[in-house]
Order: sequence, then C-alpha cells, then structure tokens
Amino acid sequence: MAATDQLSAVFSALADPTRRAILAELADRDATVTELAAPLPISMPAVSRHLKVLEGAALISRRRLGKWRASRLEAAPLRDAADWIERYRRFWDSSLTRLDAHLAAVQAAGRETEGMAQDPSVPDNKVLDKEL
Amino acid sequence: MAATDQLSAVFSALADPTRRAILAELADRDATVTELAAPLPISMPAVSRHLKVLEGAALISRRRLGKWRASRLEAAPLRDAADWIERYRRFWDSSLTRLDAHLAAVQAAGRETEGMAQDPSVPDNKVLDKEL
DNA sequence: CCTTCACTTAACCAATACGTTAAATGTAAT
DNA sequence: ATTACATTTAACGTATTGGTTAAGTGAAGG
Repeated sequence: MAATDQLSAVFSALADPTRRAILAELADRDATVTELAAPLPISMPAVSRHLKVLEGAALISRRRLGKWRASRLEAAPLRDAADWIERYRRFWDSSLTRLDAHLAAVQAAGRETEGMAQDPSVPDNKVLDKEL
Repeated sequence: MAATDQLSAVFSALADPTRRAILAELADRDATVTELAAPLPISMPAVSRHLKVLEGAALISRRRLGKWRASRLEAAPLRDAADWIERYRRFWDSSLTRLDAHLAAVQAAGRETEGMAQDPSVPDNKVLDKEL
C-alpha cells in the first residue's frame, strides 16, 4: 500500500511474511542485503525492495559500510502498532482487571440483548474518528 | 493481500484506515452495514467489501437480523498480531526486566562494534524460519 | 585502470486492492 | 403481488504490489 499514514505503512509492511522474516533476522543482528537474501527464496532485487518498504515504514535504518549496506531494526513504529492493538486487549484477554472485567461484562450484556440499537433503520452514528 | 496465512491476513486488514475505523466502531457496539457506512466517505458496496476482508481475517463475524446484517468484533486475531509484535518489545521498551536489560545491553554492545559479522563477505546465516 | 563485488534501478508482467455505478438478491412491509 | 429497504455481486478502471531479468552505480582490490 502507498504509505497514506504512518500506522498504515507499518501494518502494510508487516503484512508480508518475507518482511516479517527480515525483521526477525534483524532482531538478532544487523545484516547486509546479501546476508538477508541468503535464506530467502527470492532474488536480491526483490529483497532490496522489501528493505525499501521497511525503511519507508521506518522499521529499519540503513548505513553504508564500505562496500556493504547494513540494515538495522528500528522498533519504534512497532510500539505504535502495538499501542493501537492494545486498545482491543480487553476483547480477548481473560486476565482482566476488576474495572476491565466490569466493562467487559457490560459489553457482553449489551451483546446478549441481541439487538444493536433498537431500530437500526434510524442510526444514530456519531462520526467516529476517535482514531484512524 | 490474498490471505496467504492468518497473520498476514490480519496485518493486511489492519493496513487500511477505513477498516481500522470500522473495527473502532465495532468496539463500541455491533452495527449494521448502513450504520458503519454512514460516517465513511465511500459507497456502501465499498464498505461491504471492507467487511468481507475483515471477515476473511476473522476480525469480525456476521449474522443476519431480519433485513439487516450485524457485524461483531472478533478480537482473537488481534491477540495473534499483538503476540507477534510483543517479541520486539525489548527493542523499544525502556522499562526492562533485569534479564531483558542484560540482553538489551548485549544487543547494544554488539551494535557498538559497528560491524556485523567481522567479514560480511563470508555470511554465516542460518536459515531462520524461527517465525514467519 | 579495470575488474569484481554489493547493491539498486529500470523495464516489464501478472495479480491484487480499492474505488465506482448498475444490477441482483433477500427480507419486510403494504 | 408489489414495493421498499438493506446489502451483495457484477463489471469496470486505475494504482499498487511483488516478482522477474538486465542494466546501472559505487566502493575495493589486483
């Protein structure tokens, strides 16, 4: 996806298994393009472009080392992605705090009623740009 | 992206701001397609297909309610995504455990040496399919 | 220098993504 | 039955993605 916004760029980058494999590799150590390409079943130019995508999402940084170019993991954008997802933790986490348990119960109760708003034909939707 | 695997499908689904907005809406309450489409600047068919993508990633479930179709948030796949990202927490989190602090220090030390493997022209890469 | 090595860019291709409008489907209501 | 409403599917256009091979570019090394 064209990086419309930062978070989209990060999720988009993570959507590709090859790129996730590259990040996993970089978690162990910085690496050159050739090193990263070695275990992958694709050509070097393909790897080069995956790296460009990761760089575009700010998930890696790169520097020249003589003949080589080293890639380094930059995890800050992963924090943003994690933060976004965290908002939904209460929907799956079973080890809830007392307050969260209450809120989850309310949520569940609301769901048990089996209806959303009584009359969905009269939607009272607020424009919800709480987050993207 | 075509759902090559579950995790890719989830990250791919999250890569679109419209779909993230839909999930945010569903965090508050179940909703019909019309309700979800109301605040969005796109046509109903477009929303319908975003919902199909979310359903394909198992991020929502749907049921018929008479004339309407209600969408419900299903957060389990978000847990998987969060779990994947969590592995990288030590790279950004400043509140480290004692062990993590040690590991991070080792990591940092390795980076200070400014070189990856002494001679990158002789890469000793293991095929790292530790994870996708 | 001139070659070699590491990598990127260019040009191309097939498949997918995301939007549109128009037509089809299914349920409800008259 | 007929009409209306909610939603999906079809058909279409354009942009992006992810891969390829072939042709640059830049630094090292003989």
